[in-house]
Amino acid sequence: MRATLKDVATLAGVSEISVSRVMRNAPNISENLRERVLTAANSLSYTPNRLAGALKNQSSNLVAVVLPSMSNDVFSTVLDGIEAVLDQHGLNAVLGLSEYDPERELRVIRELLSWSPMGIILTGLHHDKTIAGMIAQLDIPVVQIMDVDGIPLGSAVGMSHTRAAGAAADYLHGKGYRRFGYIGAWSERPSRSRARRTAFEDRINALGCPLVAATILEERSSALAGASATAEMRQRYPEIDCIFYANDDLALGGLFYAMAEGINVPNDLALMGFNGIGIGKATPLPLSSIETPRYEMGVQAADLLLKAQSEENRTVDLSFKVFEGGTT
Amino acid sequence: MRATLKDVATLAGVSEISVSRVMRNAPNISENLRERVLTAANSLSYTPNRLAGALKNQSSNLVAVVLPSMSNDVFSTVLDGIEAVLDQHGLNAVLGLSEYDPERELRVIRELLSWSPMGIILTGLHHDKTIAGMIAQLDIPVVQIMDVDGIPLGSAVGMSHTRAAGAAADYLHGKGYRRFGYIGAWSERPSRSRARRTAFEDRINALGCPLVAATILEERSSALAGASATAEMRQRYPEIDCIFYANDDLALGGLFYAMAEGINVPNDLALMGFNGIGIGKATPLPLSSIETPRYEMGVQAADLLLKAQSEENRTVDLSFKVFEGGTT
DNA sequence: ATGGCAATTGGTAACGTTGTCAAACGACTT
DNA sequence: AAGTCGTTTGACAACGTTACCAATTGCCAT
Repeated sequence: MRATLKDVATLAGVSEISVSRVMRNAPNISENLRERVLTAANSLSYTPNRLAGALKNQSSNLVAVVLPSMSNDVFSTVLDGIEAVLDQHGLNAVLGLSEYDPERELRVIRELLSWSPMGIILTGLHHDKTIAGMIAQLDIPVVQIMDVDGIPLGSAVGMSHTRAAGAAADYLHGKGYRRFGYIGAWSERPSRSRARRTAFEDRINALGCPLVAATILEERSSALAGASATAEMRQRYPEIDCIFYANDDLALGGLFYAMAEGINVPNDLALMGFNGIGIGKATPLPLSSIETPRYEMGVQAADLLLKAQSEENRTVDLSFKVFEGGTT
Repeated sequence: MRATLKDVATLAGVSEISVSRVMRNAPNISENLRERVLTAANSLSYTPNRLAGALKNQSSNLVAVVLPSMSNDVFSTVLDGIEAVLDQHGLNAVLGLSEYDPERELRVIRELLSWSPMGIILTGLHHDKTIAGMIAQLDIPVVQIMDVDGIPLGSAVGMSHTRAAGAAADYLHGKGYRRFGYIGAWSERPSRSRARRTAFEDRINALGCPLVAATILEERSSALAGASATAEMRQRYPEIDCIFYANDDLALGGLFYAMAEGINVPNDLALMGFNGIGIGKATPLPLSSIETPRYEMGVQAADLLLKAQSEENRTVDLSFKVFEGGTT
């Protein structure tokens, strides 16, 4: 059914290997041959079978991409960046989602590696010990994204969540807030959000303002969850003058709650999110947040993967930025 | 470097084919053999090479997924649904993004098909004519998502954007609005948004209320873009009493603008979005919108792909729902 | 003319897996 | 004891491609 090299070769009256060479734009091909092969290939609408090519070559142009979830805007944006670069180089991403489950992550990585990808992109720096070995067997580059606070398997692109949380603490303290609350969700899956919380706590402790209260919801982050958690926290701890959220979704929920209740933001209650998503810039009071380079992270990850074949491993620490909106 | 069937076979003192059978849980394997093979495989940390397997089998467990973009929350949610099902069946998604460019879509599809996927998921019903032929050559199932207003190549899962827009028009007219504006963006890439606009126009025309003004921005949808477009429209056409937006991002921008300006929503200006995203439910005035089954669409698409091998093609028309918030 | 060199083409053998067939082995029936 | 059957194992040949060598050609300098 599907045309193969052989079909094209017989139709064009040349050898299979010549067809192969034409299809791959190999050097030293006469114009005559190239033309005959190309017309034959077109008339059969031949598509090379990359399974065979990759098997023979011992390496594919697939890139394994393992992310925790797609329902988080952060990772879809990262993926967008990854794809932008891969596409330019004719590479294809095979996607795997861990859903924050280490076991599933291990299984998914094993599956993806069985396709002999030319490289692999992982999320975070903490993985099952066996993973390093599996990747080493294939001898392909690894890039770990999101985090740089730790020891990567190969290259890494991300940002220091510890420093970002510290910067938030410094900024908020500098603005005069003293009685802090913290709201997280999804039981702090992404370990990075836990890292941020502890770094935030450490910093405000150091500044002499211990955290008044922290709420870690079990449900996933959402604006609604953020609103109700904020309501509850405010009721139980009315003295809190500033809440730091694990992400902008939660923070926006807090902001909307405050608006609905007529709470004076930021005077009675200041709010700070994390990520700097677009919607936060459009609210009547723009949401203060830490802007993170999510798209850029994807771009750099893919770039690093391509370069890793020649150069040595690198860690790229992308910078974050404190965005001062109207909520602080 | 990487262990193969042969390595495992020699270590275990059996034939390659026996190892293959054990790895695939074939029937009629003695407990003795199975055990010897498994320990050998483990000690070499053997991973089957699916390239070889798929080549031999003429079919892989890859599924090609072609979406327009990842920076749109709609598609990442769909992808989440797709992945949920694929994962359960041990299938892997190879992802391709068209970025709304038909040429790029064609190229991406060609690339993905060269991996002999066991099926392919496409976005929308309108594709280059050559695509049908390419897919037919592989004789694999196709599922087209998002839309059902047209003739699918194989199966389809989606919703009628025409009817959804009509329902929005009916609902808004029923609420007493008469002077409508429309705001879209990204030059109406997703042709579905154009379909919605024309269907909306047709319906309100039929109801005797021609559209007062329509703005189609060139830039991508964002809350900020929605805010400024709303500001402009309101200045030039103060008589408009209701704006229908191409999506919730734009609509939220409109809502935030109205809140900032102290415009009385919905009395002075009513707003209606499209998609029913989470944040719209948490705003002080919840955003009226059309809820679309995005995750479910992904789930059903993957399901259909799996079933398509046995059953005939089907078109699944998922229903939308008018969500009445406080903005209408 | 002859040798040498570059450009162009082809033959063969893999890559690692699995389907097809056949063989070996018991266990049982007659 | 011979035949039958079912289970378990193995040999071999593919799948479609490409790396590695050869072979052919034309062209130039000697």
